[in-house]
Amino acid sequence: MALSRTAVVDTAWELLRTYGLGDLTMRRLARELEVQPGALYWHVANKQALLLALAERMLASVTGPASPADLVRALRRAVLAVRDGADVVAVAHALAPETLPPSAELTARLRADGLDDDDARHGALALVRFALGSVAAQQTRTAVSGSTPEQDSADEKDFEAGLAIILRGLARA
Amino acid sequence: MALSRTAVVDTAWELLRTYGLGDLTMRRLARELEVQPGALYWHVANKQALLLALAERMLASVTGPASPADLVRALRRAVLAVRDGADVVAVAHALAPETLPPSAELTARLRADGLDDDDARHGALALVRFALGSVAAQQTRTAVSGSTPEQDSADEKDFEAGLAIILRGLARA
DNA sequence: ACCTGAACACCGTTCAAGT
DNA sequence: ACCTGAACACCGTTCAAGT
Repeated sequence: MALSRTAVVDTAWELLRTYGLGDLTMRRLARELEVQPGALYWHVANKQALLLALAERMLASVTGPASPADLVRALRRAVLAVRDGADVVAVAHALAPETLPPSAELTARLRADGLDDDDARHGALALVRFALGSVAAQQTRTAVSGSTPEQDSADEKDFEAGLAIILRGLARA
Repeated sequence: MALSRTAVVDTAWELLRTYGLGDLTMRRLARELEVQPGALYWHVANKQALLLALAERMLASVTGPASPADLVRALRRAVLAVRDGADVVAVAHALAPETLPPSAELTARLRADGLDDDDARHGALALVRFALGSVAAQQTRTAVSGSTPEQDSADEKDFEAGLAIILRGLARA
């Protein structure tokens, strides 16, 4: 089968999920696809563009008619499910903070709850940054010292508590 | 002058401030110090340990008898002042989320404002994660598209708005 | 149009051997 | 105790040349 952008991104996705960002190298990816490293550059501009495509895939499902709290929880779960997911999304989120899911949808939901434009935008930003920060911390620690069920549920509790604080602050806007 | 841990960390600090994380390599550092790369490993265990030392130096001054809001602002300024500061601190913060400044001090200040232990801890965590997430986003964008005074002040406004939201949520705890 | 072969300019880390 | 020399096993990216 001939190489294609889809094949490149699909295989990169598998590598990321399975082995993490450290093992997602252009050379490793080429080996997996049984082509020379240079061949990849016909299909993706560079590694950064590839990571952006992966971030989009990761966040594509974080949408739907959910409450702000559930949208943020879905974001957390989606990013947490992919090894080093927070690192990958961080790049994409910094490049396009308002267009990347679920920022737009989250802003809309907060508006529907009665917030004005500015509060809704700032609220969405704060929620997304808090969520990504929480996942980043959890994934980095997991990468260093491994994961235990106790630690996982403690992380979830910390996340829920922070989420409640921010939502409470927004409710009084 | 003989090599020493202090000399290694000092020079790494200069490289980080001036050229950013991408140019802070062990080999580049060795070249700057006019030694062979292997010599560094007598003084620091590995690159991760070096980054941890840099994060500690970056955050050492974020302390003092300030309000929670001012502590978080000081955190933001300290990290923003160093190129790729957020990336460096993220590693350290994930490894030691409660011991790294200003988490402990922030928790204490929130307790003094009348919050119970759990709320204070969660509030400090949410504030630090939000602040680091904000700086990470700003620094990544700056690295990609450069910085303008307009964008910088927009970033500061977004940060202040988010800070206010979280503090408001904490005030109603 | 798409890929190979080969190169360029790098990495972090280890370790025997020297002083 | 501290450093050199040299290696090991890698990186991302480019590009002439082939098909």
